[in-house]
Amino acid sequence: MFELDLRSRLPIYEQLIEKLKELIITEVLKPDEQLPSVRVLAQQLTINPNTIQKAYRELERQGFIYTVKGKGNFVAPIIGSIHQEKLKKLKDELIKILSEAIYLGMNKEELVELITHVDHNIGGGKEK
Amino acid sequence: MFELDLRSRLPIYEQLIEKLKELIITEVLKPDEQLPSVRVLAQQLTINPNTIQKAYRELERQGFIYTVKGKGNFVAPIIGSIHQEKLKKLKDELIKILSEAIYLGMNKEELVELITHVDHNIGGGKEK
Amino acid sequence: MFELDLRSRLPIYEQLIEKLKELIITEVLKPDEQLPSVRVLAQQLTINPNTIQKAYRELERQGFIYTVKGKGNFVAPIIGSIHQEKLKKLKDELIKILSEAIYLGMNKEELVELITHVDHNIGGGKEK
Amino acid sequence: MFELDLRSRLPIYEQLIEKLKELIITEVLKPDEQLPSVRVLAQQLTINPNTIQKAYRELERQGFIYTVKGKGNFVAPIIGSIHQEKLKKLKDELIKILSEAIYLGMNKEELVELITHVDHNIGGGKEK
DNA sequence: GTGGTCTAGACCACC
DNA sequence: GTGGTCTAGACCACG
Repeated sequence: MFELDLRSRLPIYEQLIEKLKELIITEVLKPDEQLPSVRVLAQQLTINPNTIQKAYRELERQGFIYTVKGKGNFVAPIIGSIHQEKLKKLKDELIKILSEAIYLGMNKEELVELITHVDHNIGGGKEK
Repeated sequence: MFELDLRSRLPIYEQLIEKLKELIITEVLKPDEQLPSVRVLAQQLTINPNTIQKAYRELERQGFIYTVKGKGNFVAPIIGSIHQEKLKKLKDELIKILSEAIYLGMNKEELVELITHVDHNIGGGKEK
Repeated sequence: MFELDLRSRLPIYEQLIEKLKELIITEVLKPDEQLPSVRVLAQQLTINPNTIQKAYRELERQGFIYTVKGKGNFVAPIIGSIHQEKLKKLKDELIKILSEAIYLGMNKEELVELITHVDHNIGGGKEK
Repeated sequence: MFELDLRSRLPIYEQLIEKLKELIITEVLKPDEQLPSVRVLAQQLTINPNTIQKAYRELERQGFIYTVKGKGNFVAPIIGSIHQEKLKKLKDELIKILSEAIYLGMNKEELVELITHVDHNIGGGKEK
């Protein structure tokens, strides 16, 4: 389903949250679809079930999923603001890196070209 | 000079790195200008000198400042030849983030506008 | 495990780095093997945990070990693709030292013999 | 005459010692030749005269130069053992780097080829 | 004065 | 248990 980086400085449960958020936002996981059970996912990823739990609880708290006792966890209907929040973060990160690149001598034209290139490649293959 | 958020989950030394990078990139701190000494800055920010040290060392490793023992820390001038390798890494990172941004719905026009904005703030100089 | 010279002008943490590198290179410590924890090693060597930390972080930066938070530090397996850049730097360094050695009178035969010797000690395995 | 790296982690006076040793060993500075005066050299290198003094004293202590009061500092007649000592250090350094290179996958043949290449280039242009 | 290293001891998040 | 961060205070070498 996806990969985790055990060596990363980000805690595993946060990586999980990010990955799941992405799958939900991009609607790979559709609204009201059931998520894999804690145990199953833990086994697949060979990590501790507690870690999955923690991620699921946090996702529930943030409104991305909802839990039905005795049934499992399900994707919550999407809320537009989610996009917004995620995009805001990406923008901030972009600004930082762009600043550094320009400082080191890259010019606007090169950057625009880079964007065009990336845009074209993504447009070609919609499926991630 | 600037403020730190001691409560933040980002370590203090990383906040320092970010802030100082920004001052260097926007050329508020000019090449070869001396940075405040470890002790002085520590006193100003009321944090431990070791924490400043950690930030300064990392900035040196990243090529933003250089250290002269017994003298102090100084803003590194940008030398094209040295930074080509770094630019390559930045480009890779940019591509990754750009891809994600486009995938989540940002369009080329918005990105170009963002670049223009950042470019103006750095190229223009003081405006921040 | 090994000894440190607290009086040496080389900082303790650098001695540590050298020793650990050697153990890794000679494969006394095998890939993915766990290193002693920061605290345990500190106690064994009767030095401060922070000093061990410093050494471990540098070894991680150099790609010799990797860290899993909450788990420990482990010997990094060698992955060709990642290390090509590092090999290039090593080569440059080698050329510099070789030039100096030849300039000061060492001849090609002596150098080849040296290589053979080193190659045998590492390739052969345990012999040190 | 030569350059110093103020940013280096090696103290300036040690860099001076190394450079002068090299000039003496390679007989660019001939036995009994007069060295530049402390003041002149300090001015040329734009560093503190005390630093030059320190280097000259250490070189005298090590037997590389001798001082005649009121006259100046002079190159001491060479002693063979100097070469030996220097070569020993180089060899140690070589062993370390070779070990690392081999660990990262370079094989003996590549290294021998590298030596041949360096050897050939040096042989062609004797003057450094 | 400057940075570099080190200790002792503390608190945190993660697993 | 693990590593990561931080403080307070010390000593050193360097210029």
